[in-house]
Amino acid sequence: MTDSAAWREEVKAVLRHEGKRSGGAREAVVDALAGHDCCVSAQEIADELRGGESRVGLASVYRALELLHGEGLVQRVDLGGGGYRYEPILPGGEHHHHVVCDRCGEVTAFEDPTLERAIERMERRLRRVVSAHDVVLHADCRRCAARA
Amino acid sequence: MTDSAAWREEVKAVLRHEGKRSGGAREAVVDALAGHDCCVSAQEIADELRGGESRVGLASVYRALELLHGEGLVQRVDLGGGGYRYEPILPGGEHHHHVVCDRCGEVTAFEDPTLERAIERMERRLRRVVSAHDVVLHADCRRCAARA
DNA sequence: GTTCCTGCAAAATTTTTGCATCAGT
DNA sequence: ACTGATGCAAAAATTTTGCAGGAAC
Repeated sequence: MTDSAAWREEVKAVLRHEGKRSGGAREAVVDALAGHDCCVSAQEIADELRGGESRVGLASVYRALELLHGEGLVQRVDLGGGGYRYEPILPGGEHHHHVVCDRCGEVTAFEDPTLERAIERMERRLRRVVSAHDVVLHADCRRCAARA
Repeated sequence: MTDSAAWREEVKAVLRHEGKRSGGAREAVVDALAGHDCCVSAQEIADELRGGESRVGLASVYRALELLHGEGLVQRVDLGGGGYRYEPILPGGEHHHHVVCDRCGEVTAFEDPTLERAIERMERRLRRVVSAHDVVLHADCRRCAARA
């Protein structure tokens, strides 16, 4: 089973355990999230769902994302640009960070175990329960760098 | 001379070099930024300035911040909550990162040279020019953790 | 049948832009 | 005087909330 399929199962299990009903919009949002490698915005999810046959309201997308975030199932990522992006917190525990191009908004992901360890050490030193962390690098993407 | 005083001087020099005029609002914003240890929001700056005798418009605060950010003199920080915060990029080069309480929005700062080195190593590995980086930890502050 | 979910529309929040006026050079 | 800077107000963009109708259990 792929990580995203496992994640989808976990989401369903958690929501059922919480007594949440499984309406169409919420499942559609979960499926859309599971189908992406990296973070997506609420608007992108809504557009994707509206592209299909469903009639999902933007508000329902936000409500689903907020619920999933509250349950610790999705991470809300701030990349600048005045909006949020969301991505699944996969059960394997691996996660990545982001490089954003400030010119065109392109987002790419990277992983770095050394950086991860440094952050974990820092979190222990804080003596506070850290629920999540973000690292965002700002750099021109290759296309914008070439054009400049 | 303190770091923030040096920063204020650098800002004035850069703006003069760019042929920017020195109007009241811009200087007021620079002074307000220099008077803070950590990041502040545009609204906070405007409130602070309006508390005094001046009549500074919120739009002017945003325009000043945008200009300073474009010149690489202030860092725009995303801490979630649907807004930006801004802080001076001090000439000493030292900078800190942030811990945000997702319940009450409290922001505290921390420094970690080890983490800094890990990020620099990562940036070199990317082979792209990284103009800035942010690390944001999400953790309940002590008050909210005690209340929960 | 009851309760939660959903979609639409309106509101709230944050940031940007237009424009007439004022100030710095 | 000329040009850029400023304040106010309106607009734009994003997220949240209210509410009536519908679906899940």
